[in-house]
Amino acid sequence: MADADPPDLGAYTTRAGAAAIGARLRRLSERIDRDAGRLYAEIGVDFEQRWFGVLNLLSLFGPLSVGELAAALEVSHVAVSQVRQALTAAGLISWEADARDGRRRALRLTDQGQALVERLAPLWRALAEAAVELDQEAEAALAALERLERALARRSLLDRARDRLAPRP
Amino acid sequence: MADADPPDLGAYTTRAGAAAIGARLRRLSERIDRDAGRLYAEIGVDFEQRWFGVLNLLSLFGPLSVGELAAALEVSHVAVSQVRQALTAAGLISWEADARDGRRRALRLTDQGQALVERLAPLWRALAEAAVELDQEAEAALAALERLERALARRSLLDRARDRLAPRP
DNA sequence: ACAATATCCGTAAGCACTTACATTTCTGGA
DNA sequence: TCCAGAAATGTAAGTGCTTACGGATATTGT
Repeated sequence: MADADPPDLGAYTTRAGAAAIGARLRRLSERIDRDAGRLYAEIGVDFEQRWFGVLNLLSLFGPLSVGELAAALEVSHVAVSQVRQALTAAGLISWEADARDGRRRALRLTDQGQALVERLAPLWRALAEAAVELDQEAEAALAALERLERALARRSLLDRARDRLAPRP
Repeated sequence: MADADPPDLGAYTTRAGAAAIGARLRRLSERIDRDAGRLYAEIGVDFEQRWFGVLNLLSLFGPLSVGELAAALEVSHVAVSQVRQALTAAGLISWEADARDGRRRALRLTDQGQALVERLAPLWRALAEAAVELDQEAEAALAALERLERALARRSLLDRARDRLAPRP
């Protein structure tokens, strides 16, 4: 027997879209990360998607400090520090104090790390190509994202909303 | 004195865009949620952005079950359950067992909850308007997001990437 | 009528970040 | 020279989700 017909909630996310955009973005990002994770599991490699940024940068640019990595990835230094811990435990990177500045620690791929990068390269290529395909199918969604980021950088959502509550003199 | 010039990492996020898209989406969503949170704090209301979906739906559609809310918001029932706990503790909703189905619990706005919804309505309107402005400035970024969601629904990133590793016969 | 199964919801634990704060090291001016 | 402050990094705790799993209630087949 049909339930006392529930209200039409289907269109809610779309309708509330503006305010709920944050949640939608998070869901999307989680879905993407999870898919990448499954791909690693399927080919039997012990790797987590959140390691990607650090490992890829180290393989592209050589040894880098925590701060440099954080700046390039646009995350907090703490996030990098945590990834560093995991990567060190996995034996993929080494972690020596910088000779010229005792505060810094240079992260560097180990041989094992280098080997893993090479093993994962085709996967990363496949993911990148799939993302390009997806982007084309979605008619330049990435470019739209960049425009959104730039618009937010010009003026934050907070400032924009605040003005509408108490308009500027 | 300038450091031994660090490699040009500035463009990294853009260049690795495809693979790093998940991380970018998350950052965006966090920024937006944080801004909304600051707005609540500024006007001295004790409210968290993650409560928005549930509270708004209850105010629009009346009492709903955990499952209905989860489906409408497209999150897990656990997420709704956690919000329910917080909202109950804050005295904003009540939470009675459904008479016709002992498994279900109907969430319902209390008077206090109703009052808060009315107090927050202008804020939500301001946020929604700011988001529309942002969207226009970013030339329909939201529509692009929707296209991306639909493209992913048609075929997951996982499937697309997998095919590129071992092409279909 | 009643067991097998499905559904609804809860708790526990994990994840990938964050902010807040502490520690160590460097740097620049009195 | 030495000390106040800045910078790089670390640890702890919090956030808002998730998956994994368990318990209670409803439904379905025989």
